[in-house]
Amino acid sequence: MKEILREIGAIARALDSISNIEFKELDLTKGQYLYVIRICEHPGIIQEKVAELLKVDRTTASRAIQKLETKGFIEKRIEQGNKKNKLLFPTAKSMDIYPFLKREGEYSNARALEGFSNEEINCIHSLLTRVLHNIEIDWEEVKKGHKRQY
Amino acid sequence: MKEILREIGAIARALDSISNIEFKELDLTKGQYLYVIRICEHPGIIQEKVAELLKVDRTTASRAIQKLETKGFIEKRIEQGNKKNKLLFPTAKSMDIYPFLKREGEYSNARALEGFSNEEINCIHSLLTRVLHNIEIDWEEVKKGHKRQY
DNA sequence: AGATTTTTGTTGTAATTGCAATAAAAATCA
DNA sequence: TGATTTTTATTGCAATTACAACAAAAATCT
Repeated sequence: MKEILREIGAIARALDSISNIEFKELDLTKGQYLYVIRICEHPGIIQEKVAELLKVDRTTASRAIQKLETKGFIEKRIEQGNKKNKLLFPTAKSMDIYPFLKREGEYSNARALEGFSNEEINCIHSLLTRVLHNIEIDWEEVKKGHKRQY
Repeated sequence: MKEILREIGAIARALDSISNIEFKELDLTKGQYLYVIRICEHPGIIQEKVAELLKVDRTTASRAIQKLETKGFIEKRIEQGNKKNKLLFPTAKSMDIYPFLKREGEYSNARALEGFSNEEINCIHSLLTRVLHNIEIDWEEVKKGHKRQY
């Protein structure tokens, strides 16, 4: 069967590396842009869900969001009638840089898809969505300690 | 334009996370499996090329390979007539685990592509190869300090 | 209601990751 | 050939990343 994992890994690392370099001028360190974007787009989301969206460890998200709060990018609020969940909201500081983050992402996306027809773009999008769905299952299982047989 | 970066990022993190968990029993820590696989498949490759293949920073590759040498997975040799390049070779220890690493990768690949027709597999493979090629250019430019306009 | 399980969150520890800065060998140029 | 540039590799920081282990609130079960 044809291999797609290596390509995906290399593409992801390259794009992440580019973004990290480009967002350093915003005082965002490695990986932090991911959280800012998600929280801007899902105000009131909880940490657990952010980790799930991004496919990062819960403790990684915890520490990243802690830093973002300290730096004034994010605000944690406690919901009425629920003392466990901490709702995450972007501050003005985040909302100010959000358009820039968005534009960079769109530019990278356009660069990645350069030379693609509309049909091809729709195709790769839908295939990747299916891959993500397929792999989500194993990720959650393995994280929980389940052993895969191969 | 449809977005594919987030899917790629999430898929890559999920798969990497799975592999890291599954390879801990081989005494491989985070990310090390990538280097072992590449060096097994390209005996005599130099560090710089490994970093380029994987799209990681040169210094990251340097330290990862150092650790792998200390742990006995990799051997560095100096080429006759060239005192700069350090050629990388897998040791027996690496070659022994290589089939397992390969099998895990193939299994993840099969899981990721579950429900895909042969035609779809060929399609996503070829599209991803083109994306990687597109993005390679920007990665190298940005790493060198070039600023992208967007 | 009370016991159990699940969800959400944090810290301890140990490791990778990567930008700067540095060095030395090799390749290119004039 | 000698000077300059490029390639390859390393170390000093400073930061993220994530497995364990823990805690507490919420949800579920009986």
